[in-house]
Amino acid sequence: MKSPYSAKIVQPDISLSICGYSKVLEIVSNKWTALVVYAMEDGVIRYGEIRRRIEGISKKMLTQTLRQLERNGLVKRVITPSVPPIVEYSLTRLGESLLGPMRVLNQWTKENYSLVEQARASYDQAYYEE
Amino acid sequence: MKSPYSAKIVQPDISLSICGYSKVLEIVSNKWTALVVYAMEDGVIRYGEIRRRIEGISKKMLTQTLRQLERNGLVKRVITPSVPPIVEYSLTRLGESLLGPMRVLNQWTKENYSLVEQARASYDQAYYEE
DNA sequence: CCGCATCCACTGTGATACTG
DNA sequence: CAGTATCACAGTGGATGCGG
Repeated sequence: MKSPYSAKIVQPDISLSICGYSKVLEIVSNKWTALVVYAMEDGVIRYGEIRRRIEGISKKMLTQTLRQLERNGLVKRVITPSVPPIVEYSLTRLGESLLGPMRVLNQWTKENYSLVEQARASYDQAYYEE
Repeated sequence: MKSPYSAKIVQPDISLSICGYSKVLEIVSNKWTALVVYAMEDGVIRYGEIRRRIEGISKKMLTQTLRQLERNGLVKRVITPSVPPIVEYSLTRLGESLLGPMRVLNQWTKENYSLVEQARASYDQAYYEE
């Protein structure tokens, strides 16, 4: 016989590998990924230019981030083997399709982030001062 | 005199602390956060029940995740000091306001994740086999 | 110009055991 | 029931220097 609590459980489980929330986040939630996507919103852009536009990103992390995005099919890389070489990046169609959802998140931030900061301040005050 | 490239730069820089994309992700991009929010979508829920619903989460991580959400003002915690104690969690209004954007992401996943998986497969094949 | 390799510090995560 | 404490470990991020 089951306990009264188990009867309340509608869905038996939520799994990391199944939840859609988690799957997108797995793709865009690295430290620099969102910024790199943001830098490519306007169209084709060169490696060095991305680097200049994003404050504080190292070559290593930029390369790593771009490779991941490329692997996930969100970014296209075109190499012109001149000397010195030219490497241009742009969003694929799939990458562009992510811009809509990203902008929705961005909008949420604009409207609500100050509330988050307030909440943090009052939480911290309650626990570390008083 | 400026180089021809620098003239292309519309926005001088993109910063982690300013970009809205990054700020939301900072809030929801931990491993379990999205799943916990998802578990609370239906309303008030007890600690133990969340734990039963999410596959593989440890007590430590659940507590840590809930505390962060609470600190950010997305989750409310109500303790009934009986023996044994009852602790109920629910989304705040602010937390609920995040559900819309999250569902948009979820929808994107449903429609596009298979493309991501395809891209990964062909990328990996190109680099590790051939 | 673009990127890789190496080394190191740090943090997020997990396993386990204990408590009011 | 709902946590806290401790330890161990893997992955991520950063600094630097080399290479095509």
